[in-house]
Amino acid sequence: MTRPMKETVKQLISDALDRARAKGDLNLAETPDIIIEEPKDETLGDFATTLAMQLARSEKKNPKVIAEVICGFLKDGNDAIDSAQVAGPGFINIKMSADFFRKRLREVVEQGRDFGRSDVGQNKKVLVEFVSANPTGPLHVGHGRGAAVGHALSCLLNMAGYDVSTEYYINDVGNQMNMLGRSTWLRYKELAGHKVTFPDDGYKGDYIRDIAQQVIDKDGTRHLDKPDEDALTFFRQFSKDSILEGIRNDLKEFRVEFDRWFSEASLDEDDSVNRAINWLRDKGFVYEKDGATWVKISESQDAADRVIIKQGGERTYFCSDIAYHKNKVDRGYDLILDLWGADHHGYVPRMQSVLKAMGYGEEVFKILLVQFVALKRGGKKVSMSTRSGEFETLSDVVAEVGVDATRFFFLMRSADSHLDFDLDLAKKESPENPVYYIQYAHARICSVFRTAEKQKVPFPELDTTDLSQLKEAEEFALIKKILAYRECIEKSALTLEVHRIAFYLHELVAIFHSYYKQHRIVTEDRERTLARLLLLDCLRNVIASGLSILGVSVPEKM
RNA sequence: GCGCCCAUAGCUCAGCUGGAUAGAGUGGCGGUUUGCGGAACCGUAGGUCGGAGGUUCGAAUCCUCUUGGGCGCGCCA
Repeated sequence: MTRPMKETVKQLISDALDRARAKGDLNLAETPDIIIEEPKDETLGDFATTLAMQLARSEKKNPKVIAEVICGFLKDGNDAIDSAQVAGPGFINIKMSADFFRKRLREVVEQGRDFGRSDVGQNKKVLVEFVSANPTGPLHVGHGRGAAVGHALSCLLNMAGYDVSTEYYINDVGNQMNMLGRSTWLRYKELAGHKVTFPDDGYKGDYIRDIAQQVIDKDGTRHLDKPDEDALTFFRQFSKDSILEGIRNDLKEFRVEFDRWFSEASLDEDDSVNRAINWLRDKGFVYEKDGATWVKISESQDAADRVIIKQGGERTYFCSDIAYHKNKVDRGYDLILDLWGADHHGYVPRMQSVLKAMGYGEEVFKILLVQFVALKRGGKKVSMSTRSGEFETLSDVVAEVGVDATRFFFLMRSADSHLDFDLDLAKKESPENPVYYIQYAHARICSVFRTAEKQKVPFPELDTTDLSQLKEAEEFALIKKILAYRECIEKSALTLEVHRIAFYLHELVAIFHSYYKQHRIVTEDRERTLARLLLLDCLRNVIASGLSILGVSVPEKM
């Protein structure tokens, strides 16, 4: 695994600073943090640093003067750097040599499909919990966004050198399960010809009737003869299993799988809940008041203490959640990530407070909020209420738009910003659709290779390919962008922002399309053809790698 | 009432955690093909970064205030 490109540049500058200090041209009481960025205008150079401006105060010199000094030492006996120039108020623009890029490309070829893989994760154990929708109904598009983001994030972290596990937490305990069972039981009676009064807070969706029908198809009406208690137990279990099955299928269809499905009920079975409460009690976080049991967190981030055991002895949802997270902590993760729907943001401080008590501060326990999705059709927003709108479920949207487009649309925006999902646009198999733009590039490259094969051009091998055949400005632009992939992975992983990958791919592919239009790959010039093919093979690997992280398919033909 | 998120081109959004003349896509307008995939490429128009102060060499980015929108504040889950 090689170092990211900017690290190399940083080292070159650092060396230059050392030489400047040794010669007494700069004081440098402290070694500054060197930040490498890209110049606004590409023609200015490949990299830039504002170092001189940052040093101006401590050196008590004009930034321009400092920049000149650094430039002098930078160019000193160095074949990686072509030029280093001062611009504006004290920017240092650095142009790397053609050989520098060719050497780097060579390394990319050697790494093959592993290029981009990083070790910033230091093999840390990380748990990503996402979706975790209650098993009381089918997944809607909001869950779909969470699924896409969570899954892509785990792939990304894996790529960045983390040891990743994924988990879906099933809230299969409590009132909502009772209500679910009751709702199905009532629909069942209804289907059997009985008159029932359906409660206002029951689950009214059509899927409940479907489940009831399943029971009739399977067992007929024999459950009518059971005592209510027994019937409810049956319907509760059956409904939950049926809905969970549906959720699993929807997710599988959406190419999202989990390492573990964690049942809330299991926390009871192994006494985790009591142990978690006792643990908190030992730490002095628990007290009794008004016949209920409270957890004391008002002094940390949350505004008020919260009830964990109600007057009636029943536990709150929060209580189970504490136990669940205690369980996560006990499993020894270095990093715990929760992806929640944005509507739960009010719940964030109390969970953070508890985790903090368990020794997991904000650096190791992170809650990522995934904002809502607004579906649009014909320029108008589709209502997302449970009763209206045919396209509110994930599976309906996937059926209409396709997995690739759906996933890409969920991932092309930062997760914490509201998303307008334009169904008409996502459905188009045409230029306006950004998914195809990237996939098309991959298919196009594959097509070029097919052409090369037809013309008996051998697959380019590193030993037999002369990379100095790559001379065009567009080729260097492409190489530069390919080389930036590794940094993109690291940056995205560290900031937990998957949408950067989508943007990167779009930019990468744009350079390719432009290059392709201007320069022919397969020509009579065999040497040059091989060099260009090798470049395209690297590009193809990066596109495939990036799309795989996003969970978007990588077509060889379209 | 208190708290969180958002506001950038007609529309949808980026903006690398304070840097150079604020960028893409889409839509508008005008172009590009006897050659590897035109699902592509090139050009052009489009902006008081919601508003007002402040911090400094420098602010879309940080602080305060303000306006408009989304959401949350249960012994619900």
